[in-house]
Amino acid sequence: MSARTPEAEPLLTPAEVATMFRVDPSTVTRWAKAGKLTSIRTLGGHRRYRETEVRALLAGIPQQRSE
Amino acid sequence: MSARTPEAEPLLTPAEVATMFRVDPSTVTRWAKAGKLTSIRTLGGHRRYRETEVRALLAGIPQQRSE
DNA sequence: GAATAATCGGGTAATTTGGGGG
DNA sequence: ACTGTCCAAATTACCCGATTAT
Repeated sequence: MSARTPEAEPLLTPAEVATMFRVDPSTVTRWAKAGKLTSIRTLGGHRRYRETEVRALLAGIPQQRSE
Repeated sequence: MSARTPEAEPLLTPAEVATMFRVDPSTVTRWAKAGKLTSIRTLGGHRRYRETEVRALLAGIPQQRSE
């Protein structure tokens, strides 16, 4: 193992977010397209979501969206 | 006096890059083969990746193509 | 040199994407 | 307005045995 571990923020797959919200994965995609959810893209175009943001939304904490 | 520090740019292992993107290590290998990610090879043939490039890609900053 | 973990390849399932329509 | 479903194409995940890293 390398001595240094780069800090990486935990990300979730579309399926994981869908399971947590009890919705279809395509619905999560719509949320991302609508800007309701921050999405990070893999180099192949697949979306990943911030775990902290998802948990906050699940907890009912209103998020602040710039623009 | 302290010894000199060789100029070494920080490199990441396939597993580290995979964790940061929340993908399988084999996917990172695929990106390297596709030329989407610069890869440096160890003498044994294992790949290492530039931390600065990985971070930039994660941040969504489009990189220039060397070609 | 030995032991364990990680990364190589390849091949095959499973997931995701985007658009369209109910 | 919001969601679930259908489709094909693209991308990713998991499997293996062999090689490399520590």
